[in-house]
Amino acid sequence: MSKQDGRSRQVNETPVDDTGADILHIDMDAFFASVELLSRPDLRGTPVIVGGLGPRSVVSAANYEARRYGVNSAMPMSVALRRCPNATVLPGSYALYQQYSAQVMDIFGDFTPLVEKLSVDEAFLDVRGARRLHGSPSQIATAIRARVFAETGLTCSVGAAASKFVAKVASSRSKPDGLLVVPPDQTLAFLRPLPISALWGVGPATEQQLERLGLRLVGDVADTPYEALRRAVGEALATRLQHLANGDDPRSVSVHREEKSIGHEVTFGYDVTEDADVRRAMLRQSDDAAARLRAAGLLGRTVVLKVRFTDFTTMTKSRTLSEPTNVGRRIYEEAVAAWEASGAAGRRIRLIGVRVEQLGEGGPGLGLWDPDEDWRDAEAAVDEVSARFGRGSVKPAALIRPSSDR
DNA sequence: TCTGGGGTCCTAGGACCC
DNA sequence: TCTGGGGTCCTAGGACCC
Repeated sequence: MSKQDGRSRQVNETPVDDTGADILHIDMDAFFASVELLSRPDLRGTPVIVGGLGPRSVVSAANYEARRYGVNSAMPMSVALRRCPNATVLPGSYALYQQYSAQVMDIFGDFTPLVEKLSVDEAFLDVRGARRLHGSPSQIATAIRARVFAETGLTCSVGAAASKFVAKVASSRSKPDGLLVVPPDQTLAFLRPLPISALWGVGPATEQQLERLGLRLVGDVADTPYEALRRAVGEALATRLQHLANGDDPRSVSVHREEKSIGHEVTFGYDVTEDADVRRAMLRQSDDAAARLRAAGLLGRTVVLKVRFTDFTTMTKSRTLSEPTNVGRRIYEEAVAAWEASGAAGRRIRLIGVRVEQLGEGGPGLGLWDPDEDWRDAEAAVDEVSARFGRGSVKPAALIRPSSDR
């Protein structure tokens, strides 16, 4: 593994013709952990895990030293530490990750305006129009990797292919700190021997369904009659998988994506049975969602309450409003109504969440709304909770004064 | 071993309309 | 008297992705 040597590592063993491999997928390597190591060089070469320390925390990110012990993202921290007791656990600095994310996205933007940010640490680039200015896809990928490392000290991996899906698979197979080009005419040869779990949309459940049909490899899915596939996994997924397995992915790189929902959820450190605790969480989540709606100039029409019980079973209750809203108080009212209708009161609650869907343009928009509205929403709701459960049932922690930069 | 938080997309059933 | 089919909206639940 050539890490941090500042040189480009091309995974292809021989030079390849990258003509037509104009879609790049760029993925930062162990992003959160790598950012942490920038300020903790003393930890380089040792296992590092980013994640919470609470009883129900999970791993947000692990560097490659920790992964060697079988530590992976989304794994319960308790399991991770059993596997790798020597790991250093860091709490995570999410604002800092956002800063580095913006910095590398800016670098991508210097090579092409067609950048689709997929998440904080990965993006698709369409470099078809960049050839004259910046060279072939592999030259561009190499230049980007060098610049990202020079300017941030972080490494990334790049896949180059004729489509998004193949580029993404290629980047994952070049990790860490690599570049893999899949020439268009080698797409099928590249895809067919891969396990079905490499297909976008195949997780544990679908993998089982497909294995029941005797399918193990991407090539098997490509060769299976559509009807058999449809019966196993449903119409939409069958169609998508068959196309992907044949290297057929017409989705273009899209710079702008519309938000479809905004929400917040929390898993309590310990199960909660007190109604006031649940309402406090719903209140904060409603206000936070409303503030984000207003900041984005959006209104929402459906409020969804999510409740997870101690046994991990999960319930959702949704209510559609006659008039869309971006007011925390209004969202909270619906969440409470859903809560009261749910019959969940008194049970052991593990998680509570409030989400707003069916978003549309509207509302006062940025700059026109009164930031103190959050505060009034909160006060009114707290009064209501106090009236029902007695003064003092609402702890000051519920009263989060809205900050101007939300 | 015991499961985060941010999301997206799909399915299926029932209501309602034409 | 009994019954079609398509479209849209709403709700609940689940799979999946990072």
